[in-house]
Amino acid sequence: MSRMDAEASRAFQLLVRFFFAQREQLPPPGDELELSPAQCHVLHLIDPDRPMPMGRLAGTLGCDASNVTGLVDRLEARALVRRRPSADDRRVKVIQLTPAGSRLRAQMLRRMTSGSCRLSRLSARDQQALVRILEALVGDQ
Amino acid sequence: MSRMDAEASRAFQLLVRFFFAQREQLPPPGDELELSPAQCHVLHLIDPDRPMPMGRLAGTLGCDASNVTGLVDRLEARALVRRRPSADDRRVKVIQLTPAGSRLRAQMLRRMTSGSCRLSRLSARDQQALVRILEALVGDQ
DNA sequence: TATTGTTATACTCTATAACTATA
DNA sequence: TATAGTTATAGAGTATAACAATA
Repeated sequence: MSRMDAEASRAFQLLVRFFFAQREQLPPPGDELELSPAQCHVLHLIDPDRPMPMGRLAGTLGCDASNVTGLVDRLEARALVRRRPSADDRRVKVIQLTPAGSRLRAQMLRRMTSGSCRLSRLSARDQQALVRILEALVGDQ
Repeated sequence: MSRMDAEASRAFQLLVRFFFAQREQLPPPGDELELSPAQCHVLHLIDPDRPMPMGRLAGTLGCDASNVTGLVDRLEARALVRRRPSADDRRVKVIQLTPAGSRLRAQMLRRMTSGSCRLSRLSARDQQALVRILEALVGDQ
């Protein structure tokens, strides 16, 4: 393995480990928030001011469209999101946060980035470097 | 939201997005590798030279012990790992990669860090910075 | 008594294939 | 014909609770 591949491999391993480790900060079952990791991520990805078509949600999550149907079903059953018909294309359904969903999203973000969380313990400098590198990595959109 | 919280929040969002995006590089269903994401991560976490007790695996994955039983069952059914009794404590079972598991792990790592992958497109400098920051984040073990 | 791992159970996540409605 | 989303189905991931073996 070349020098660079070794770094990439190490970085990848750390990213995976971080992802699993941070799940401990998700609302635990029984909590008033009570969201599965996937549901958290959906809520996380939908900007309150920018409703998202289901297809794009599937693309961003990297999963099949049929999967999004179920995810949105469960969120809609809890009145956290709404399906709205698109004005342009009547096949498309746009997912929009409800006020309750918007509040829950804000609450979740606060918890995940509160002072006690791992990310907040990084120096401001490192946080900025991390954001810059990750933006290059995912192709900021 | 304070300045620092905003960075942390952005970093978190990017980490989640990266994690989902990189799943595209996992072996797709039907591939000769044919591993689920969770199975990939287990294989990834077990160093061929350092067998791991099931309990520690559960801790590292951040999931319940009962879940690890099923994961290891499926990997063992494919002869990728072996359960071995611990010498010290007869309650403990230690998970060890088989030669086939070890080969598959190496193949998977090669693929995930091959020249075409996102991580390898970062500059060497950024890769090193990323590793350093992530190590601080997860508490290098 | 406490701990490690398993089993039983229930729910969520996920993909594939077939379908409907729209383009 | 092609595309967006749904449904049916099957398998994998996940947690809880109860359990067996061991400490």
